[in-house]
Amino acid sequence: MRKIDTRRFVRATRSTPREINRQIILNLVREHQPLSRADLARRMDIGRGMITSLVDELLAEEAIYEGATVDAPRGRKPKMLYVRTRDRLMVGIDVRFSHTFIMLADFSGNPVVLERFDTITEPAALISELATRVQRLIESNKGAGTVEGIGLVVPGMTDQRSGRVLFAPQLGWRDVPMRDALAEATGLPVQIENAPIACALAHMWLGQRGAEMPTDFVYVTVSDGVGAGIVVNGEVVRGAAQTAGEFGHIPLSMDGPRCLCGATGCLEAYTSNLATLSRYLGQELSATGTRKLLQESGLTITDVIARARAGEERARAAIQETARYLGIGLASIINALNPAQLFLGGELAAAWSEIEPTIREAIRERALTAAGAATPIVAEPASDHPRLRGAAALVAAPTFAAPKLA
Amino acid sequence: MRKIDTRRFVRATRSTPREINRQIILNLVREHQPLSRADLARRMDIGRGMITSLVDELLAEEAIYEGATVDAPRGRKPKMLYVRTRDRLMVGIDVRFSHTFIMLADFSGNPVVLERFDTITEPAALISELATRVQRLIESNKGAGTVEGIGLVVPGMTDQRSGRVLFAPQLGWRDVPMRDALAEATGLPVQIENAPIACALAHMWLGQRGAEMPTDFVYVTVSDGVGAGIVVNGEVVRGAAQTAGEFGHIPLSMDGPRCLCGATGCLEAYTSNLATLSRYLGQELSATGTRKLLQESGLTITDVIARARAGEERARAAIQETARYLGIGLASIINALNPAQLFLGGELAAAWSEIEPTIREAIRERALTAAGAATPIVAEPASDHPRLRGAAALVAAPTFAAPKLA
DNA sequence: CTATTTTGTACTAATTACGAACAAAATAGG
DNA sequence: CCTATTTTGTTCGTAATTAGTACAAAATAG
Repeated sequence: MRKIDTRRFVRATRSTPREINRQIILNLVREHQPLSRADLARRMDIGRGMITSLVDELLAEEAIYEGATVDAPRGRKPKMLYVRTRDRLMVGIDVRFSHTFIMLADFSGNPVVLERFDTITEPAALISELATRVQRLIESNKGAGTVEGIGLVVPGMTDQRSGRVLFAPQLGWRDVPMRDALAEATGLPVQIENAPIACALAHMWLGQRGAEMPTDFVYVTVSDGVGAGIVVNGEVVRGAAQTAGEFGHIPLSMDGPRCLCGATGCLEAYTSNLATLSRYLGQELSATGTRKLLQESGLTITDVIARARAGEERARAAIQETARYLGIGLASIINALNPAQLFLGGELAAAWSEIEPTIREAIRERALTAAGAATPIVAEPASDHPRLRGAAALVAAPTFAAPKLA
Repeated sequence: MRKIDTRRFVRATRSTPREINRQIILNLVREHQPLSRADLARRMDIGRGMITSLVDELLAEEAIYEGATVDAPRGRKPKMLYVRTRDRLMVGIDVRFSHTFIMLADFSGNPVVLERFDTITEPAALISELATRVQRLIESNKGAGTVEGIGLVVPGMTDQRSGRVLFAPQLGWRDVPMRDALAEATGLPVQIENAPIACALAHMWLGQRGAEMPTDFVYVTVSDGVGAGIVVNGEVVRGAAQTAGEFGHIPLSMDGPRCLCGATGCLEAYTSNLATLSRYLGQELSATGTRKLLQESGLTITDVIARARAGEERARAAIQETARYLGIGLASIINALNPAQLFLGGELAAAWSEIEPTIREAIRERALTAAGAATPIVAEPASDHPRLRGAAALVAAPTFAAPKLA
């Protein structure tokens, strides 16, 4: 039961039903392909005549295509329909603290080329480097399809409407108009998004290994920071000032370790990679000190996971402690939002088999209901490049989204 | 950008545009009345002809009515339109631990009659008592209008779809099919909802003293428990198992006081009325002990607020400490969801002028962004009967909600 | 009294969903 | 091999609905 916003509603026109049904067909084909026209008519409880007309429209726009006829037990054999994704391309860009990844991929998120270079923190120089690389990618893959847009994922708060990076502490950016700058430099439409939301969008629109695409879930990323992409009713929660999802700063203890945000006892101060590493090193977490030490020692969370696997007790303990705190944090999300599913991303996800029992136990301790405690959690290793898939989703999603109405 | 759920979508028919536009008109009149047909045409950017046709339909159904013509600077004077709410009635029921309130009100939430009786915790007996009272209310107010439904608010988790109370610790209920039982006993359609969500719905649909009706906010209730009604994109967040909104059980300290839920250090264990009272009494919070002591002493949170106002230092300190913890909890909500607005309900709201500075300071300490720290908070005193207004909203809302689509 | 402005209605045209009929393409059974 | 049956996909007439235009109604200004 949704309320109509009487200030920014969208009224229906003569072509509204057509737009809606067209989009439903497109999504049905996308998620259940291959599908025949008759299948669509049955699923939508509509006449086959209507389907023919709408499918013709989608075929003319080359949003879908007709495959071969297929065997059927009796009667005329159906011609199957598929969405066209193979030769619709996009460029995904994932700017991170040390490296920037740039990927050419199709609309299903299947990578064609994946490159990587050292991040340039000066925005103008980064834009220019990106523009050169985007151009090169397009030139050298002309045969593969048309590039329809760029998805840019940054580690920080972004404003969808203005296309600005509001605040990205790792890069030292504040209020940088990245979207328009990159769009101008490349001549392509650019979508910008922060990392956790991008990861959530990837699952929402591109699915995972043939899994069903969920409409109510939270994607939690544990990396240098701890954040979340929240999806409710098939829609991302961005918040009034575009800063929703900062679950990393709910407190676990009011007088716990000092967090980089200035407060104390934040979930992030217990579970970020930095926190786990300083715990492993027996150091106190601090804004400058820890990072410096880490850069000098060259130690990463991945190393600690490896050492824990190799049987080093100190590493194992550091990670298990992180897991326990993370479980308490996840329980809070479960109690607050009762999502149908949780995703866990970030480097720590690689240690899922080791941390799952601890996380589940912590959740059981604090979850209010048995159903909540049983919330499925899927870990996604960083090697799957969820951010880049999210970038692909950014470009592909508008094609498939429900029309804005009422 | 919403994703279409390919399993339970609603496809558009020939009459879909009409339904949408009809509903937009109804809501425009509701929130901006009085409005003329020409006003509607301008606001909707549509021909006046269309408006005439749709308004005629709404007039025929008696959803709206035509008022007197009104002065205009030039030209023909418009006939103003209003929604019909005065003679559309509903019964709101608020079941609480000690008392149950039952109200006859119109579709704007204006009360006609308000009664109160001692809560009967045995479900069947309560249903029978309620049925008698509902019948009596209807009989003795026949002239005032038609009763179109009942809104039932209970202190606990409810399942919207099955109409069952999943768990109401204060009443000792578990899986009680209240909706259907009350519907059968009264012959009226019944809507059931938990308290915080009902309060949120009240603000969403019935507004507050002429204020704008918000579409993105969180209503936090501090009472025997601490809960929240979350509204995102004009829609209530219920969660996968209907248990979203339990913000009372995010931890403030992992090793804080034991909460009635079994965990330790929950926000609720610091800020519920029970927690404030035990702090005032210098007692430790416990499931049975505290409640017993309170019933013997007869002391309520309202008394403590009064004593604090009268200058009693111990009472003042107890409440300020609650305020501080509550502020930390609210900061978590702000960081996690970035709502456009917060509402604070429950008995504690009566002390708003005293607790606001402390709450705001705690929020400033923990909010990640300046915009978040400045989130407007509106306190709603319990004397406004927000639960009963919410019950009214439960019955009235379906009339005004956006049609389900795509 | 007339021109102008504004509101509300009536009528026609264009678009679109709906439903039924039909053509196409296959299998099953005598 | 022919015919009945089943299933798919298209075509076309009908009904519903928006969109646009003309017009009547009701007021003011000069």
